[in-house]
Amino acid sequence: MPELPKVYDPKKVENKWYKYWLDKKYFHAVIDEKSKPFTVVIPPPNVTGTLHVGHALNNTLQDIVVRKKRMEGFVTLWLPGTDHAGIATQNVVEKELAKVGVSRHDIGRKDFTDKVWQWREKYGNIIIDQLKSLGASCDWDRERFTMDEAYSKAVREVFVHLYRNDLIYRGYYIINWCSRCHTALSDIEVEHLELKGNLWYIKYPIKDESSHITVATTRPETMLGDTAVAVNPNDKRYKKLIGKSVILPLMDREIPIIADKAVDPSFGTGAVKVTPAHDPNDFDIGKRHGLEEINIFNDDAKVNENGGKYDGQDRYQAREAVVADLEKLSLLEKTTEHLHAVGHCYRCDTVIEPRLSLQWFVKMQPLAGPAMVAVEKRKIEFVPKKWTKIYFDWMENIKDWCISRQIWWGHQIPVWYCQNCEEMIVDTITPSKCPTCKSSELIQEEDVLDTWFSSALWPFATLGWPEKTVDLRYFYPTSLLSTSFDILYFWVARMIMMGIHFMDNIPFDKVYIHALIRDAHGKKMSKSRGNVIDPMTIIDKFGTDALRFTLASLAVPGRDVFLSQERIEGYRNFANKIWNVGRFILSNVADIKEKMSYKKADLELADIWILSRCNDLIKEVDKYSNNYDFSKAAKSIYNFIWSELADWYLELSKQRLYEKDKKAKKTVQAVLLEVFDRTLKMLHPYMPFITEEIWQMLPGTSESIVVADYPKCDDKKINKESEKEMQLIMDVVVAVRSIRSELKIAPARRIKVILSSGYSNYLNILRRHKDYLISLAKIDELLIEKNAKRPDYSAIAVEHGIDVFIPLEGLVDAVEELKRIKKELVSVELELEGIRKKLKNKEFVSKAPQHIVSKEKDKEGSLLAKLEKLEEQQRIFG
RNA sequence: GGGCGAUUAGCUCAGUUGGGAGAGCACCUGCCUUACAAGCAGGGGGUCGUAGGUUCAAGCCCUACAUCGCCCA
Repeated sequence: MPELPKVYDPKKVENKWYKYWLDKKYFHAVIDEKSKPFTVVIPPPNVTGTLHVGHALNNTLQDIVVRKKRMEGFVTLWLPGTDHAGIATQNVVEKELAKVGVSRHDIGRKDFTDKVWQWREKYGNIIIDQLKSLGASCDWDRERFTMDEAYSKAVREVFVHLYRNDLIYRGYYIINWCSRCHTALSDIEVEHLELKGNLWYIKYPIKDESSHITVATTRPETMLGDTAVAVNPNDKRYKKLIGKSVILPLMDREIPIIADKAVDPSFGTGAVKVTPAHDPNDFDIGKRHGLEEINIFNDDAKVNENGGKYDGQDRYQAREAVVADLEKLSLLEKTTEHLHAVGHCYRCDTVIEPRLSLQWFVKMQPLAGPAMVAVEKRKIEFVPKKWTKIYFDWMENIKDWCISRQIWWGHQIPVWYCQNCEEMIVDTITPSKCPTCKSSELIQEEDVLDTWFSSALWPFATLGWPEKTVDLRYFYPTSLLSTSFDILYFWVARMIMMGIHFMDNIPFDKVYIHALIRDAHGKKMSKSRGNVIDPMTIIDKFGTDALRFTLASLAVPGRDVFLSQERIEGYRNFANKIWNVGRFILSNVADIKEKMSYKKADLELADIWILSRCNDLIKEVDKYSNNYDFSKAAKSIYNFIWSELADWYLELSKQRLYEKDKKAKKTVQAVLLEVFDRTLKMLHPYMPFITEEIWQMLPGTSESIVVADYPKCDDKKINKESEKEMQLIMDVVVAVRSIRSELKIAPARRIKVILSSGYSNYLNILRRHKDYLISLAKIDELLIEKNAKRPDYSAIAVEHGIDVFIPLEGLVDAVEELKRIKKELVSVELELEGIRKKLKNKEFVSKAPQHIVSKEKDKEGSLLAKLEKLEEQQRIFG
């Protein structure tokens, strides 16, 4: 065997194994009717993008689940793919074009979408390659894209079905308009930010009177479209004015003063201006009172011809101009500072303009009902549970979904308008002529569908729906959806609704909501904020396994986290630790070619202990995995490998490995191999590359750890008694080491140690494993005696009722030992004081459970004994 | 304005029916001990946000407040 380098180099390993796994088709799910499937559909990343830490986290977690299930023998399908991401992708390509001074309108719809397709071909695969670098074990033969031909068919099918069932309609409503993206957005695509603004108090002169009514507004420019002033019907201040009119300043338009319960008398002056075409509340008021709806903005949020002399001004210019003009007319009563939530486009951060326009909507309530029932009846469970409430909150107050977008990149709505007779045709197949007038002059609806409309179909459209495919029958419903909470409404809720509606079955059993990785300031990472950490840089620097393990250990349910360089470095070191455990074991089993076994009778304490701990670990990791507690599972494995296997067992194994006794050597080799094999398998889902690299070198392993059997806990190997014995030995060793270190006894110096106790069972354990103590504590002479006499001039420690004496003659100054003893005394006295206080409390003794009281008494006893010993020591050295 | 979450060591965070305050990193001391200095051994460091309450006993349960963050309007 070639000598392995001291330091693990992920670069030499990762690509090699990923390619091997693909060649062997381990990730390709082959349907087997006799086995149970385990299915996960990937949350499809946008084709615009590159992998960010959020993707890295989510896909690492999915891969951990999927790899474990695969090893456990499920037919495991992790279906990958990408999303066309309408607005986001269109924006990116538009920006590219803008660099050469071209707008999409210059080249037209056809050429533009061709360009986006080209862009997608070129850049769309970056993220796929990055997922591969991350080690994602996706079935790439089943990769899907939300604008694939088959997928588009599914989208049309869904649209037409919903339309024919009166669940899709078209109408004029107030929608959220992004003047930069030039499109309508759904309510949830608007992000509300608290901004400091002003509240302007404007006097509206009352017609034919010398008085006025003052309205307060945060958006004075919209007064150009005002068609009423409204007050609360119960507001005594304004009762007399209801039914009168005001002359709208600047526009000289006569508009009524109306009463509407929606007006909050405590806001501003209690009188508000009503602009039905530019405010959702005003729109409702307008409908109730039959008010005119005057749209004063064009697509760019510039004032249009309805805005009188402000025609052509940008909304903010118009605001300034309007305020200035009002001031000149002495109609501005006052201006106060005002904090209010302003809607921003979630794609480009532009301030949203509420705007009246003709759009397509999905009626949500009928779809939401069954989707809520599915969660109520726990057919679908959220992990962590707290998201259930958030899901219900939204679903209960759900509003209709605006699905039409005035962009070019996406699924064009399957609706055609006859130019001859105004017939509207809604169909899955492109019609050639109008069914009413037979005209062939048909024009397709220009709008495309919201990206999330197609994403909502992902769990079944990717498996072939509406065709009745074998995949769909076998793999649907999927087992787990792992995602971030920020798309709970956008995506998860809608998938549940669509899945139930079209498949008559939930799309997944479990929804795992992972933490959001934020930056140092607690902000979401996003490209527009420029605060993203590039996982590829981290992979390059520390290796994929280190990144994955870091992300897994950060994945505490229900808590947001952020990534730090030190943390990743720590887990890079862990990878190196594993590597060196591997080097140690491999170099000591060089003579072994095949799988080994050991006889139970040949095992000694250390073997029984490590086997027991290993099986404890299997149980623990299983428990945590079932709860999706990746952090605890990862940390358990980490602690086992580092603090038990490496720190203790490897050290103890050396005795027999370097010894001549062949049987003993074979036994310890076999135990090492068994424990390491199982540990590597448990770790494989977390650190796929290094585990494969090492596992392949172990004797007697098969073709790949990817398809090896996942370890099962063997209860017979769990031995709590041996764990306790081993703990005793470790504690005594630490006690000796501690004295050595504090008294500055040179590490290489072998010393004499005397162990004494009244407990013969403890002494017997220590006697049986004298060798362990001698080698681990660097002892050259070890005496173990019942009630041994304290040797003159020696250091003392008390552990589990065992006195540890270290003769110091010729080693240490008495002053050092005295210092140490005093420190120890302080802590023992402190602890004893606390316990005595408790035990003196009659209520504690009478009311606390018996076992607690006796525990405290025991503790008092052993502390007292320890105290006596230490005081004696203090006298001698003092 | 409504809701949710957080507040524990210098930093990042664990702490699962209330009964011994923990880890990693950082820090200090000593070690190149034939797997690993990306390491080994040992060590220091916390009024568990504040104020009350329940209890024999509170980091944990209850109430109020403070600060921070998020979601919704």
